[in-house]
Amino acid sequence: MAENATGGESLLFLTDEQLRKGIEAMFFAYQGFTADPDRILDTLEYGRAHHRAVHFINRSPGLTVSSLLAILGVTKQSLNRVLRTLFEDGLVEARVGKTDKRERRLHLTEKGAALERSLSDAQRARMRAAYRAAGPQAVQGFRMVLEAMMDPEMRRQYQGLKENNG
Amino acid sequence: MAENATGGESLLFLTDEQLRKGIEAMFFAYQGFTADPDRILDTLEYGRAHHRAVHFINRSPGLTVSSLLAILGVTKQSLNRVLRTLFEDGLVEARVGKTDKRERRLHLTEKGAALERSLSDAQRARMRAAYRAAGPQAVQGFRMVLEAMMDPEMRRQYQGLKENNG
DNA sequence: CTTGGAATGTCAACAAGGCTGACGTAAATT
DNA sequence: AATTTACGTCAGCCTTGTTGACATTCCAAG
Repeated sequence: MAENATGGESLLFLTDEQLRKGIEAMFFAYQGFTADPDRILDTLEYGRAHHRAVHFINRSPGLTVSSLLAILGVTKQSLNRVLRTLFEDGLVEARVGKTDKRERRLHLTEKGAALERSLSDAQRARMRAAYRAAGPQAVQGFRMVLEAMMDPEMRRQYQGLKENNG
Repeated sequence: MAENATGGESLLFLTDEQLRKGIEAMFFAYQGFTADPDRILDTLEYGRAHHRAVHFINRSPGLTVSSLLAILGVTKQSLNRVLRTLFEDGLVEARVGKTDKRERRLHLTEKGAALERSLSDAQRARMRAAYRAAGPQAVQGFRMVLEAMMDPEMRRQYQGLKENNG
């Protein structure tokens, strides 16, 4: 820690080797990040795409299809395939927009909320363990680097979700 | 680190909301992380799977197929499809193992190395920008959290790559 | 020296989840 | 009245993952 603050060392973190390790860390960590939910989803005949939809609908109840599209960054055809099964299975329901009747505002049913909790419990447990292992200082750095890595459009989406405190 | 020892603050950063923001940060950042290489790959009729193979072959020249399999965490059939096109296109070559002739040790050709550089330049540029924006302190935290998030098996793979200094 | 297992490749079939393109409908906007 | 927006849908394609079965070559151990 101390060496980092001193001028000479401060560029060391931008060496090719450091950058490559960062790239690899992202790769391996993302595997871990998705591993637990994936296992649950497998047993239920769902996939990662369902998880994402359910996550963001839970996060912003009543959001429209086009908002969700913007968040996920996929085509409407792709999203629709997923949403259709979620409707059919009674995990998500769509309510016609009040002011604009073309909109379909998405909500989780109780069943959908239960799945969301199950997935999110697993994922948060891992995140909590990682945070705990690394400490609060590290968590802040983690968030800063990730945020800086996002495309500007996606950063806006990210910051628009609930409190962006922290 | 010091605050971590003190009781009061140490629970604050582990609220559900903090954990959810961390999860979302991973999601959005990973999109950015892959965006630049993906654009290059698209124009060349390759995909993310090719990128990964090329990356790790460059990283550990002469590694065997089974090692690569372990690193990537996919099936041999899946990897083989990718390796075959890389052989055919003259990006990767396999040399029979010296001591164990069953092994095929993988190496990039000059052409393969050129592709690797092109992909890795793009990806490192983004990583560098993010590191620079966040600062050395943050980078260290970033790496610590990611490492703690990995599955143990994958953490071993990660740490086995070149220097694990940092 | 034979035999079992390891390292690798290959064929076939399938699924998830991306994509494009084209078309349709209802509601809002101009 | 005409256009645009929000959404859905059909059809087809691609990449990349999966399982299962089978063949080859070679190392290593009995």
